[in-house]
Amino acid sequence: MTNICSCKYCDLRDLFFTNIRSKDRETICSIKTELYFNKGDKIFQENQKIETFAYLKSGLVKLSRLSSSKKEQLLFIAKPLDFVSLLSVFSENNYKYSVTAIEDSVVCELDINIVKNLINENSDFALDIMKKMSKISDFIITQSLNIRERNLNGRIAYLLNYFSSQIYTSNTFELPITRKEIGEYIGMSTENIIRSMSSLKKEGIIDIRGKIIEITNPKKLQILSDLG
Amino acid sequence: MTNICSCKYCDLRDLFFTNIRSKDRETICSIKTELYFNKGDKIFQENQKIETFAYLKSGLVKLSRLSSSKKEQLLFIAKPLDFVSLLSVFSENNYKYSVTAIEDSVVCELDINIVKNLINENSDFALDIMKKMSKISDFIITQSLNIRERNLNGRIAYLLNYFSSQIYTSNTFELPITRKEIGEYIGMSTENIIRSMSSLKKEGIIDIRGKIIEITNPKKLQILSDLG
DNA sequence: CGCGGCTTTGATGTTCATCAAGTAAAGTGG
DNA sequence: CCACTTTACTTGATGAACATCAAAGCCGCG
Repeated sequence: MTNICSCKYCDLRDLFFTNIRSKDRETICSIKTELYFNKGDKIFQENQKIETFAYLKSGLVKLSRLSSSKKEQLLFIAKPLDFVSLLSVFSENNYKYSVTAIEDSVVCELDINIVKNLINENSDFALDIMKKMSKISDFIITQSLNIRERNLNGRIAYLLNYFSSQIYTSNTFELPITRKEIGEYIGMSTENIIRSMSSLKKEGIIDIRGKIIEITNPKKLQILSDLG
Repeated sequence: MTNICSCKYCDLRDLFFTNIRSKDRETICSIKTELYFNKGDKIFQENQKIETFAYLKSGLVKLSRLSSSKKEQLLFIAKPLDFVSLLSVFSENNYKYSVTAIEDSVVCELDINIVKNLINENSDFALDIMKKMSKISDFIITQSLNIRERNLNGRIAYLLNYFSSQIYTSNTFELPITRKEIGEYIGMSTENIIRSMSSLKKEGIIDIRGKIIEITNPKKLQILSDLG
């Protein structure tokens, strides 16, 4: 976790802050903190006090929480442009979920009060933030329902499809999480994750080389995802 | 579904619109539509175009969607002060979920563009709305994780406990939904909902008289909810 | 090179869905 | 208001889906 600054050439400047005035943008650039996290680093800890407004600049992170029976539950994998410190930022004082880097990641942080001030002064920005928050929450809820309606094989097919089409936009990718974490994501045991993936391999739908997954028959995978 | 107007004495005026200027409040009162729905009436339909900003004044509603395999999935039961047209309102053009009255309900509706204008003009109001939206989304996500970590009996205990403590604040209440809908809520079959409730009855933890549920041993119910 | 976490496979048992069949309750039309 | 129809509820029996336990190979890392 290092701290450098390259705001001037940041690709996200306009994407994230479309409706912000140029003087505000300069302020943000000068006060923001850019943090580097290695794969596996914890970015925010459940219950920790919220003091910044953070967004993911590059990399990949997971949102998770500890269930009451002390089991990890994974609820979302966020890619750049998805908020990191989303959801509770404006309604809670403490994080309800942990955020962990599952790939080397860069996070930009701003003092939460500065963002609140910007919202106060700039209603276009406020509406922008609301839209982004809505979209993410909606996605989490919808995906959770999508997973819930499927059985083991359907869930695996859905998830591999999601990684391939939404996260990596490629038929070949390296799984960013372990089999155990996949289980925590879709609510199934580690062993059955492996069994289901092995059967996909046997049927010639995917190829597995350790963490590298290649979807050799995307159509069949889609069908399995649809009917599972 | 009838349309009357009693804004002047509405209990929610200040709760909902704390940070709104009194001239705006008058505008809202004059343009809002108050709608009465009977138990079972559909308030909004999945995929229908969003044209209003709506909130629940009294009664109880359920949010649900049709899964890709055409099965109903219930995701939230909203009580007064919870948004009805929440979530997608600012990010989507169409409803992603259906809203149905599960008790006789009164809903107030405002043209969505008027609310957007208010957000534009009044940043305190904007922040209020953001907080409310955050809270609801957060609740839905958290509850879904709470349910997911439990087995059949734990889910039933959790849900009865939720009805009793959060919705009705009473140990005796009338179930607002059918056994089938409970199944759609917690992701279990109707038959097993009944079996689990019957076993709670046999153990003397609850009493069942049709739709009337009385929790006779709240502590035991809590324990079952915690360890399920 | 050895330890711990990740992965894999097989065997066994539990949990839950499904099917079937019947009762109760609630809505509907004459 | 009653016969009729539909929907909701209930119980039991059976089988499928999934968790758990056990054991072994693999891989990365200190």
